[in-house]
This record gives sequence, C-alpha cells and structure tokens, in this order.
Amino acid sequence: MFVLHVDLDQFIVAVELLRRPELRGRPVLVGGTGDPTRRGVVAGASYEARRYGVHSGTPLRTALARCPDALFLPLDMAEYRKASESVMAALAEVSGTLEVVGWDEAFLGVDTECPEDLAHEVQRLVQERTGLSCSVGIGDNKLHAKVASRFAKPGGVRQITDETWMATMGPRPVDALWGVGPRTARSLATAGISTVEELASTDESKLVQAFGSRRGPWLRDLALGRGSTGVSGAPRSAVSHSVQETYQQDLTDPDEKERQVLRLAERVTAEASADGRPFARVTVTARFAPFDTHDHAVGLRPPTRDHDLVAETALRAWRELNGNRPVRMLAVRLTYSRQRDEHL
DNA sequence: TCTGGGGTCCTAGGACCC
DNA sequence: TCTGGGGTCCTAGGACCC
Repeated sequence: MFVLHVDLDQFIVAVELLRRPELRGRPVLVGGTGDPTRRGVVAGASYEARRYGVHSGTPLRTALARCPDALFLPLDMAEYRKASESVMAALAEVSGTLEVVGWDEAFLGVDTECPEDLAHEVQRLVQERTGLSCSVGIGDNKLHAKVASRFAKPGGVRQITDETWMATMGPRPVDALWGVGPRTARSLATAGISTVEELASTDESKLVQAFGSRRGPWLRDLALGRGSTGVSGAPRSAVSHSVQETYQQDLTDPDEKERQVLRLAERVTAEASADGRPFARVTVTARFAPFDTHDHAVGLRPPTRDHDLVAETALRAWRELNGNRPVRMLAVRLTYSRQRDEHL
C-alpha cells in the first residue's frame, strides 16, 4: 500500500491560462477584482511572477510594486470549481481510494508494486482530461506523500520513505512540516528549536510542557515523519458555509453595518440552501480597523432553513458582538445541522 | 508584506445537571 | 451552608490549510 498526493501546479493560474493561452510564459497574478490598486491579496501566482517575490497571500498593492509588468486577473471561483470537479473525476478513474482534500489536491490510497509508474499514469490522465499539470508525491503515509509532492513541483514525481525522511526534511525549518504554521514555529524558536531534526530529537516531556499533552507528542511525531496512512473514500459533506466581504473603505455608519450584515446573511442563506440540510448556527465575524478580528455565534434551535430567522439571528449575533468601531471586513457563516431535518 | 476568501479542527471555560 | 466529582452542551478563540 502506498499513498499518493496529487497536487495541481499553480492551479488557479493554470485554469486561467487554459482560456488565455497567449499569457503563457508571462507573469500572471490572480486575485480580488483584478484591480491591484484595491484591497485584496494574490490568490494565484504564475511561476514567472513568483520570481519577483510575489506569492499567494501577497497584498495586491505590494504585488503591483514588485511586479509592475504582471497581468492582474479577477478571481473566477465558478470556473475553478468546474476545473476542480473535472480533475477529481479523472482521479476517480484510477483504481484505489480517492480522498479529496481541497480544490486542487487529493490523496490516493493505492495497492501497487510500482507507485512511480502509477504516478506518471495519473499525471497523463489529468493532463489528457483537463489540460492541467500536476505533481505527485509518493509515501508510506499521508505526511510523506504530502511533503513529497512539494518537492516534485512542478510537474514531477517524488517519493519519500522512512529511510529518506530525515535526510530530506531534517535540515529544514520546522514550518516545512504540514501543520506547523508561523505561530507554532515562533513558539518552537523560543524553546531553541528551529529545524525538523532538532524537533525530532527534543525530549517529549519538554514538548508536553510547552504544547500540552496532545499537541506536544503530535509535533514530535510530525518531525519524525509519522503520519496517518488512512485514506478515506467516504464522501465528505461540508460542515459550514460562509461569505465574507472586505470593504474598500472601513464602514463607520451603524445602519450601514447592519445593512451589510443582512446582505451577507441573505447571500449565505441562498448559497447554503442548495445543500438541503438545515442550519444549526449563525456566526458573524467582524474585522475591525486596523486588523483585529472577532466573532460571535448564536445557535438556531431547532435547526432551521428559514431565511428570515437566519437574517434576524445574524443581526442579533452582530449586535452582541458590539461592533462600535470602524469595520474593515464582515462575514456570516452558517453551520449545518448534523441531522437531516425530516420535518421540513 | 498594512494583510482576501473559504474552510477545518482543537481546546478551554462557563452553564447546567445529577 | 464555604461546598465534591463527573458529564454534556455550548461558545470563543487559536491555529492551520489552500
């Protein structure tokens, strides 16, 4: 048994290039409305643009300053969703268990003698069906496969085993591990741990003290390359659905803030209604100027799909949030009820 | 680096019950 | 009266991912 991690190369940009092939080879950046003078960040950067130090997450204005010759395109979520569905449909043809983990990545649990051949076959299949290029990581577990696909980019195949793990990952900074972000990296740095090797050889009790009885040992396992092998083919249903909007100018008028909360509530209810499940909770999130984010949730009991009730509850959640300061971003999230409601 | 949009999971603490 | 121990549900907030 092997785990393959299939990861599309510069997915968002690649989808855009399918319909604008004349842009191939140029620095292309996708994000926001496509206007780099407005608030927004880069969601997808072509490899050419990345050479200028622009990556996903870079503010559009910064991207413009670093790479003034780049082509800026607006986000087109519907198009990426369509492309993602075609990719996953192609992967479903491969014999094995398919676990979709995002728009542009999936695990395949496969039973084969030669995972490399299969990986190349997967690449051919995806290319043929969708015109998109992907990288494939091979491992004995998900962590190995996930990390390997990063080294395989772009368009390659890489395998990581128990034997090669530490040689490959040992010298790298801890945030190269899947699940270690900037916060954890900083906490580890405080404890004098900066590389994967150092983390792997740290006394477990020390990690338990700093990160708790669950997270401590988990971090060490991560550094040792221990990960889950279970690839689940069970269909995943979304836990929640949300919409959010960052305003070009901070909102200061209280009535305007309430109108925006109601607008977002209507939008998210309309979008989430297609699912069929009733909603169990409404969460309103506000990002206040300059940048502190707070949220407040109110349960819907019993779970409901009533639009008016959702709107009212969103407004109540907003009022309980005490949003008296200038607002930069608002979001409304609906969490689905775990049971399908039979009396609707 | 003045910082989007859409998600997931975990933990801790309060309320409430027996 | 100065007060245990456990279970469950709920929410806030932290952290991470693409």
